[in-house]
Amino acid sequence: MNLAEAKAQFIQTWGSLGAQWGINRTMAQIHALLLIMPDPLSADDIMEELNISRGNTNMNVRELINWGLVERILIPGERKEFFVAEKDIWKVATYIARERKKRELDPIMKVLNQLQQAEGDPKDKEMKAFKDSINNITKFAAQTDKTISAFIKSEENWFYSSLIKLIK
Amino acid sequence: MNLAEAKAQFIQTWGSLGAQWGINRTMAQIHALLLIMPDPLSADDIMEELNISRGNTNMNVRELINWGLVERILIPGERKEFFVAEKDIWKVATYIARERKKRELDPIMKVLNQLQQAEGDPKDKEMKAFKDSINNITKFAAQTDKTISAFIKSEENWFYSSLIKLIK
DNA sequence: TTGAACTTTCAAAATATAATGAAAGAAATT
DNA sequence: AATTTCTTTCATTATATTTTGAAAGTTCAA
Repeated sequence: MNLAEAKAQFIQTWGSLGAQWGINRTMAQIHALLLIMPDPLSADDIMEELNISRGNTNMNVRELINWGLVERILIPGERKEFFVAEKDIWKVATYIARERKKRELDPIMKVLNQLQQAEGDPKDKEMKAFKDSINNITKFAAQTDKTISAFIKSEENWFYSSLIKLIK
Repeated sequence: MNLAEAKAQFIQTWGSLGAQWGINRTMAQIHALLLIMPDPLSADDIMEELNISRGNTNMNVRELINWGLVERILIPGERKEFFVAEKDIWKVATYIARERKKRELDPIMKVLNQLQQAEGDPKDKEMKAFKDSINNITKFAAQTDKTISAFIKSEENWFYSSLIKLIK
């Protein structure tokens, strides 16, 4: 396998992976491409490499920037904008975790809290089962929330602890 | 909020959550419904509660069974089949983790291993960057794999460690 | 202020995914 | 073995998502 083949393979695999993750295929492919390229790419570079339209490129690059996975770069003397991806895969993971927590876990926790207040006959079998389920899920969600938050913060904690070690 | 409203709210929230998770909306809704119902439901019950077709019901219940989240129950004297969901939310989480690891992490690890073998001029900048990325991602994936495997096994470990405590 | 170079938007088209329901298939009952 | 009850399949239809590309918008240099 040569470099071009390997690149294509990586981009396509990362793309279908992303699709399963609620991130759309093109967004994941652009991300994959930027991940493996040492230098910044322009919108035209991305369009050409992935054979996608300008609009599609623009939309998905913007979304990657929203997620914090990609940065807009201005190269002195160039009119065009260029883009680079965060290369530290650990950071990448924490950014994705942050975004997904916000979109997925936070909303369901909000609903679960409301559902705790559901009113009804406490002797009713269905009511009891419902309250039980909601309580268990709420506890589990709270636990998950803690774990993910710790992970998200691990990056900055790592930074601070390194700093502290240096000072000591 | 009364029970019926709370139920509907829970089912719809769990459903849109599932959609973001690569699990389809109906599958997640059926799961939600079975999670909060104390007794087994038949296909007809599910169809009526969620207003979906027989075919759709059949397909998604089967998929839930594949994931290990739902069990087919035979009630003596009844011709129909009934379904119940695993209620222990911790178990539910490990089953989902197991299935998603199989579908998502395992395939990308396989590809990453192949990509390690990509051939090319080791002095080439792009080649170096590519190998670097792939190596880092591979390491991260291996770490993630370990963590998830530990989580998946935690359920049985919990069982064994309880057992051992009893014997001691 | 004009126009060239580039970016962004968005309605329409293309594609992908999910749902329906009638028909075929099984299994139990008479 | 014929009938009834229930389950499964799958071609068709419906829905949702993604992509395109032309037009509008922006920025900058002359």
